[in-house]
Amino acid sequence: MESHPLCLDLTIGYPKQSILQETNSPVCLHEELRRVTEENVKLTSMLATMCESYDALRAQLIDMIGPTAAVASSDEVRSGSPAPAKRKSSESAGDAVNSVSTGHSYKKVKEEGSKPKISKLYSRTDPSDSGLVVRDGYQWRKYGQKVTKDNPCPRAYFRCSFAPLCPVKKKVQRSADDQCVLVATYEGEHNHHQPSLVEVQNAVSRKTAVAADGFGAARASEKKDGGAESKEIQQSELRERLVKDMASSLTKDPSFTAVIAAAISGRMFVVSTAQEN
DNA sequence: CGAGTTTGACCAGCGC
DNA sequence: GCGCTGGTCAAACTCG
Repeated sequence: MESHPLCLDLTIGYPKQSILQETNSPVCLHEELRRVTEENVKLTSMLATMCESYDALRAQLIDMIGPTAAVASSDEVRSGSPAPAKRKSSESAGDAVNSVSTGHSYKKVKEEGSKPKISKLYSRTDPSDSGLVVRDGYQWRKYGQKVTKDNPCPRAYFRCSFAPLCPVKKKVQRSADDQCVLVATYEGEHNHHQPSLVEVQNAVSRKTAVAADGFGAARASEKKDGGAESKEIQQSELRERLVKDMASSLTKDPSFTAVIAAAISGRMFVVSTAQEN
């Protein structure tokens, strides 16, 4: 498949001398503010373009896979089977709206009254790659695998293992139509922020965590030095906090994080992200 | 040795 | 009630 319009060009980013540049005088600050405003306008324009691309792609997808699946790919629904022709005949279009790929498994959740947020992520893989791994920035623990009726490829079940009480589950299965495509179905919402690469590595390896602690301790000792460097340190901390706040506000949006994950991998694309109240 | 994966068994919901 | 199916559990196993 060709590169997807949703895949952001992450090399665009900020100019090297932008927000992180040293600013000592009010004139410099004013200049900095002007530059950041300009960047903001540019980014807004890029976002608009990206949204247009998304709409165009979604329209194409709807054309390709027909009206039933088109419902499944809209933003208002939770999910649907990627192969609607294989759905049980007893399922109406309305049922499809409330079902995960095979329908009745969703009923228990419906009865409980709280509908978890469900989204799907389609990821293209190497034909030679037989694994069921979708890299999306979170850390998952596999707890089961099953061969389902409508697809000869096994379905793998994952739980989010980054936070102990995170309720999010993920099902990964190769598409019955195109076995190069992995379909990841996410159920629920993470009760924690999206882990950074470092955090994932820390969770995977205790050694990495120890190294990170050592780095933190080194920085703490640096703070104690004080003197002429204190102002620089304060500015550095201010910048750090600003970046963290920006990152935090962006990563709170699951759609955004999914798109970023797709962009990073360069091979994924979100087909539907369903938001339910 | 601890964490993650595999895989057969078990359970619950659904249709007949 | 029975069989089918998807989802989950848990013991055994693997790996670093």
